[in-house]
Amino acid sequence: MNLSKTTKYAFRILGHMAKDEKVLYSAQQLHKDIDIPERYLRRLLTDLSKSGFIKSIQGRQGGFTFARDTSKITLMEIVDSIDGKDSIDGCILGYDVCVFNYSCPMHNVWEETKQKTIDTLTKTSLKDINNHPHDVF
Amino acid sequence: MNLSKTTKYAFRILGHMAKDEKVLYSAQQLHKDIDIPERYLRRLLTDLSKSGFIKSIQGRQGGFTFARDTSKITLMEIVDSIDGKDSIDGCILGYDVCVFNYSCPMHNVWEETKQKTIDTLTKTSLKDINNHPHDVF
DNA sequence: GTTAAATACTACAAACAAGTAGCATTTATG
DNA sequence: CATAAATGCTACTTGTTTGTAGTATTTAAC
Ligand code: SF4
Ligand code: SF4
Repeated sequence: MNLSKTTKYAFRILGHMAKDEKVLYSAQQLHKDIDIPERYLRRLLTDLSKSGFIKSIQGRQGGFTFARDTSKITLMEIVDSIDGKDSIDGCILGYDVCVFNYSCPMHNVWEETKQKTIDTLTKTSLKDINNHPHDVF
Repeated sequence: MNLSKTTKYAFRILGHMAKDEKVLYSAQQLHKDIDIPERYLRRLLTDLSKSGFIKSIQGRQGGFTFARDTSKITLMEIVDSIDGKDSIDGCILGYDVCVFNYSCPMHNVWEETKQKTIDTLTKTSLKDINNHPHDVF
């Protein structure tokens, strides 16, 4: 159960970009809009590009824009691409491989909550977020 | 949204100890029962002792036993003592201080899931876990 | 073609979390 | 009292994540 700082950065970046889905954003512009260290932001943008969420256009007047429709990009995919699925779905006791056949007391207590989390992350797309009646990000 | 490896270790340790609430456990014994590096385990036990979950008895034949009834120790308290409340309750976008008055699109999407997590951790005590009809840990 | 403004690549540095080691202290046992 | 078996304290080491720097590459504009 772990969302790294980097994943949270990705949420900010993609969430912001999703406000205007078709715009081409430069790293510099994004840095002005969002509070993330510039060089790190740039590296993340390249990573997100490699992960297939956005695509980059090189050269002067270049930048980043979505590679797919924002309604098709779920929060779970973003988490998975950076932290990996196990960061959410892994053993709550921290075991790499379960030795209790996925049914120890702790597992049973936690299972429902974990599923709720996975469901929310899986069902929520970037478009869902920005359909919300707010005008921030 | 973050449970550190150390918190997961604490779940293992206290969950195991809660099986027999009144027993005095030595670090050596716990190390045999649970797969945690011995020296690190010992340090954790001291920390958990300082946090008031267990109490230590020094000297030969010493060890650790619960300082309070296991029904009074919630998972949330354990998480809080190691990672801090914000590891769970903090901003999903990673901001240290919210600039959106706790109501941006992402916040609203995430809120219910976060509350579910907090509720589960807060309502579940060590006793609850071990009342479960399983015999592992 | 040269310049300027953008991304790409790769290595390094700093901060943090996890794990290890040595030695001090406490106390039951004989 | 001496020994043994336990916890307590503090510093060090290792590994991972986060952040920075330098340089190369791409492409629009002039
Ligand atoms: S059953 Fe227990 S040990 Fe196995 S994956 Fe679930 S929580 Fe972890
Ligand atoms: S409103 Fe948005 S920025 Fe503020 S704490 Fe909630 S998620 Fe974070």
